[in-house]
Amino acid sequence: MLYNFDKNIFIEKLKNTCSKIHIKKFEKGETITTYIEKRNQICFVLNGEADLIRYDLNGNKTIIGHFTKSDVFGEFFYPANTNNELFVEAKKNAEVMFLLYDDIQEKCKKTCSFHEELKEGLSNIILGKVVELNTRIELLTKRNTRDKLLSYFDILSSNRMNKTIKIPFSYTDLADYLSVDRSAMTRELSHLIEDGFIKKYGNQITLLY
Amino acid sequence: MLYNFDKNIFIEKLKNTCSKIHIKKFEKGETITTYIEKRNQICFVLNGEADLIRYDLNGNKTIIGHFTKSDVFGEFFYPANTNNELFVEAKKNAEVMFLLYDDIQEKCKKTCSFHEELKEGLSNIILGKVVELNTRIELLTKRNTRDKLLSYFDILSSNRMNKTIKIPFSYTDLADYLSVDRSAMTRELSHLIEDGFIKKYGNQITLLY
DNA sequence: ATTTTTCTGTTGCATATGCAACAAGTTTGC
DNA sequence: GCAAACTTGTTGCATATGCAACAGAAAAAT
Repeated sequence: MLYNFDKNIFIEKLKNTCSKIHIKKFEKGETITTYIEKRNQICFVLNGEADLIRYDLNGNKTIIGHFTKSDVFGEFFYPANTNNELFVEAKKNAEVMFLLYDDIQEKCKKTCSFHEELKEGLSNIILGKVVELNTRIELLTKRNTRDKLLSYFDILSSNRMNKTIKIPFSYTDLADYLSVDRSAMTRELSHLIEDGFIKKYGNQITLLY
Repeated sequence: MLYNFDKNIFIEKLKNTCSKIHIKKFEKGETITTYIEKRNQICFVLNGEADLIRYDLNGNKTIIGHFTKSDVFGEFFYPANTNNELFVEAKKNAEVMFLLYDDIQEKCKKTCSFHEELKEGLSNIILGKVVELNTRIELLTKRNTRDKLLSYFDILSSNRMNKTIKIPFSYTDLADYLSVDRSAMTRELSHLIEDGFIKKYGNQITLLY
């Protein structure tokens, strides 16, 4: 059941129960995986941080995804025919668990006693992914930076049930997440403060409305 | 298995096999469902078209999703705490199949003989959703309208393996999908033609590069 | 066939945003 | 403890984009 599903517990169980997984450590800056022909691969961040990065033809870098402990990524979740180079890079020293989807769906049956549970857990993980992506889309479809910021703050605020929130990544990364220019975003933050919408102390924001 | 999974066949089977589903017809303009507290609901477009629409606080309308035959939507895929009004509206006369996730995962066991198959099919549907959403995000994260358009054309073009493509919805809707102003998008299309990147006949685009 | 609605292309204008550059502050590694 | 690397805030400038308005084309409804 989705409602009382705990991703952390699942990942821990997967790590301890399934013989098909493998785990690897990465240093900051190392490439964890590229999104080319590993169509089947699912990756779990055990600890550390990683970014899904795109370099387009002009050489512009965009952080398409930002993953921390217990986040899931992998080419498995990605359309086959993207024209850009996509890869995941460790932001800090990171430990990642790798898994092939097919191994859970099929072969693992013989080796893991918790096979059914793992299968269902994986479904829940994927569902969580859908929700996460829809959240991002909701933000990205806002037509201007102000609305993106306010919506983002709103989401954090209602998650934490608190008008004061901590931005979970750097402002540089937040700009990438919202897909706006960093300096333009900083400018808009200043305007939001001037206009009395928010207060800001470092990476802490208080909503004043 | 994901690779040879046929969504249409699955939906047909679900429709014919599962006693828990229900089907309803909608006239153009009717509200199919709202995203408020039907956390469990999954909807399949059997035929017709539907839009997932957001009205924000200023009354601005955005089409967040556009669904045609065999597409899947529903609050099940959506984060609980969005601050906007979200609802799905029939664009043309449409027929929609409704289903509760729990019914497939649990209770249906007793009634449907194809229960396992349905469960797996549902997983594949959800996976397809993830890929679809990631595609959209890839487009939305482009920093300007030109890149959004070109990337969108690229994706269609490599899907169809053809430099000439048909835009599957109206330009008005395309603008919404890419989250840009319609007139600004039309302008940019003109520039792309001037600059020799594309040719355009009605809703048909030919890539010249 | 006629009316009504929707879609499309265009343009003028204001401004939001990307881009580049720089300085100060902070973090990280040696 | 120092240097290097990264983050943040700011500003000037050019321009891409949103917005509003309008007219003709196309589609839908009567």
